[in-house]
Amino acid sequence: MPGTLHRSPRKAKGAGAERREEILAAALRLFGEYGLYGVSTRQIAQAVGVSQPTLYAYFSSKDEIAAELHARAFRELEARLKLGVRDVDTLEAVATSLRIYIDFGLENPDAYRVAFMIEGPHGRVAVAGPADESDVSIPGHTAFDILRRMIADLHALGLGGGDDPERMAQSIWAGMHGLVSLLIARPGFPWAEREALVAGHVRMLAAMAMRREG
Amino acid sequence: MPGTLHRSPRKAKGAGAERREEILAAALRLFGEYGLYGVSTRQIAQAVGVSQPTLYAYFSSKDEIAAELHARAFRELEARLKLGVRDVDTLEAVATSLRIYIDFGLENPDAYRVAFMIEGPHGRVAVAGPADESDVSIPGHTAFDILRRMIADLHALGLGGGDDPERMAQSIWAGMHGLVSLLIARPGFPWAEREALVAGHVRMLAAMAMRREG
DNA sequence: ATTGATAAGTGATCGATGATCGGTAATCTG
DNA sequence: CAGATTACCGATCATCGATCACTTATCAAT
Repeated sequence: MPGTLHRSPRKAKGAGAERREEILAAALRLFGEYGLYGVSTRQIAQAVGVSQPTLYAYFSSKDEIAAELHARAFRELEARLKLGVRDVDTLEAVATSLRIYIDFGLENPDAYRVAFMIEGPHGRVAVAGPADESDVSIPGHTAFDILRRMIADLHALGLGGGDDPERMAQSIWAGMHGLVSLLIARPGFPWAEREALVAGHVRMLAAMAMRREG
Repeated sequence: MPGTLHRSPRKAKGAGAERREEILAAALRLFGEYGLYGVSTRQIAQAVGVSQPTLYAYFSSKDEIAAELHARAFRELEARLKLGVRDVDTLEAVATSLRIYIDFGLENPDAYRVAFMIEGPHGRVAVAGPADESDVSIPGHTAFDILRRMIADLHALGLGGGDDPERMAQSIWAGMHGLVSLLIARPGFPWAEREALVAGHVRMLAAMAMRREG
């Protein structure tokens, strides 16, 4: 019934939001592999199977594609953290919570790279807060806030060596980001065995968060 | 009359290597402010006061300009580390050594960004080793090797909790890079007071490197 | 069925970009 | 003064992100 077109514009299927997803999937894969500036809009279009101007029917710019991937990566990370961060009673429990962040980055290097490591159009990367200013972004639901709250809980238990919890949360975030971003960005470096490296790193960070009196 | 010179091609001065330095200086400033992909070769040329093709008399590509800045940043960092890393007897001494790396990054964000944070032409950043494969790069003279050696010294003194020194050096490098890169990349984030944040972070890393038995 | 509206997509094209080419003025060397 | 070299530029290329006018398919209402 939907006649055979020169090029079928769409299979007369459901909402056109499907193309949007195809574009995002192709862009995520390509950006992760070749970088934001190593991929052209024509390449994305070709991977999807449409012409290049078609992308602009779904996104207003190439940067907007990257921004959407950024926002989704953030939401996915927050969802994982919300589900995974539970007890904070033992060092192993804290370490496990921290590993959720690191494992997310290592298991989704494309998403992590897009979200945290690609320099934006102004040479600056977006703020680590809510994905978009228009986003609901109830304060306290961002990825960093989850970490912040965990540290605050430890602080309330008398742990953390009396350090400012906010400062400690930032320090731990930096520690995690450093390892993830370097492992992703420098695959050619002679890294130590990854599991031991990550485990030791996380244990260091957790130990700082839980140390008794400084 | 095509070919008429409005700008003297050179004041018959010394070696032409001067232009090269002017280009590098302008590129460093612009890359640091607007990012590698936020600056065009025409902008660099205009900042220097020459035409755009002139850049290609001194560099074979835009990436080569960035690569030279990368190499120089590495050499500068290595020089600082070689001069600064001395004693490793007290925790404060180790922390001071680690601060050399962090302070270098924070005091030279343009250079640090170019050297460690800008995604290269292939979406991958260069390896943290010697600047170029053609470079002399006597093994043991890179920035990371200096850190590695310091950790090994501590290990020889029975410190480090029995961890693999190589792994610990990588973990500490990651910890430092994470803080520096986040502070540089996200100036809009509500960071804690910088001095306290850096001092606490460094103390954490130094404490791990010097802990007695784990 | 014909109409009109809308959704979906395309080829042609724009200004800007990184890079190359052939040519020119100035300087140095003999 | 002749030739080679140095330093540089205008013009131009293919490609990039983005915009435009235009076409085709689908569907609701006549």
